[in-house]
Amino acid sequence: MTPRDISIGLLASETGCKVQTIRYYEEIGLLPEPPRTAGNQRVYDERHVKRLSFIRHSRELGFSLDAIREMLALSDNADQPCETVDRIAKSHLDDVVEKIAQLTSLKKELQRMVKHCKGGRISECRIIEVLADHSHGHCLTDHKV
Amino acid sequence: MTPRDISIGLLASETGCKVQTIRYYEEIGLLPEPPRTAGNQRVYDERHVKRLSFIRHSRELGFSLDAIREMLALSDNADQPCETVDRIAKSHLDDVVEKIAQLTSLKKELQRMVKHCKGGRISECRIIEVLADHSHGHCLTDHKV
DNA sequence: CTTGCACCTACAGTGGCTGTAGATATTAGG
DNA sequence: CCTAATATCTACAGCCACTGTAGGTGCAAG
Repeated sequence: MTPRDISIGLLASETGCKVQTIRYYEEIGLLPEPPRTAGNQRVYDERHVKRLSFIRHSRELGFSLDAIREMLALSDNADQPCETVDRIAKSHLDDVVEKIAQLTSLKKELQRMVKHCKGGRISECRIIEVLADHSHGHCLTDHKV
Repeated sequence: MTPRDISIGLLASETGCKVQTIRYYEEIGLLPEPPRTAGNQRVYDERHVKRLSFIRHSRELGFSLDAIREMLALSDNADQPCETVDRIAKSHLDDVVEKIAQLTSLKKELQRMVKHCKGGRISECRIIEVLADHSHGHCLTDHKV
């Protein structure tokens, strides 16, 4: 029939995706339900490999499943303008940039904390102190969560 | 009795923590069960405010509830050396640093993607292309997830 | 005394999987 | 052809750190 029929395990190892995750993607409608063998086992083909690779790579780049769902829908309409895809990617990029800023300010605060710890007793530990009493001064970085 | 008895709502507004979250922390044993009024409502005092502030600030710094649980246990033993606290904080700092590195490499890849999108049709969209076909070349950044 | 808000318990849902149990299918070796 | 090992099947529970909901009770002000 199709040039190459593969089992779910093979699809998993080709895409670096766990078998359960593939079934999960099918359940939430990200992957189409594949045909089955007489014994009820899923049979995939090249198109599934492509679609799942798209999903996996998008996930590695941190896109949400909802964003991926939207991009997949768009990628099926080759004639449509790619504004929406561009918007999704840019918005995600903004999120990433903001997250980096947050983490960087976090890093500074943690570094200050750790630096001040002289390795003595809990009672004189700067880390505990800072955690217990954020309100008192030395708050350089106002990071929002 | 105690200098200042406060309700759960007041504790919430003083610490910037939602009421449900306070009850959740109690449920998982992070906050001690407070005494109740005759009508079964929780009554807190200054010690609860302090403990919850410690938790909230630690959470803002991204510590896990397990790490916080451990640090709280340690902070009750003023005589113990603060090695463990130091280790937890340093390990968390390491995580944050690694996360920043990951996100930075992600940012670069997203920026490259977005830059190449000329705003045409889906069929010629670089973003879709890159997502669909990660394997082909131009992979500067090998970020591990 | 009533109105309205704060509080109570118990439980379901979020995202994105991951792991488990117990049953069936397939495949490789003898 | 038979068996044993592996792969797959379904259905469901669990992870983290909450958040939200439904349906009921407590309490203070007017």
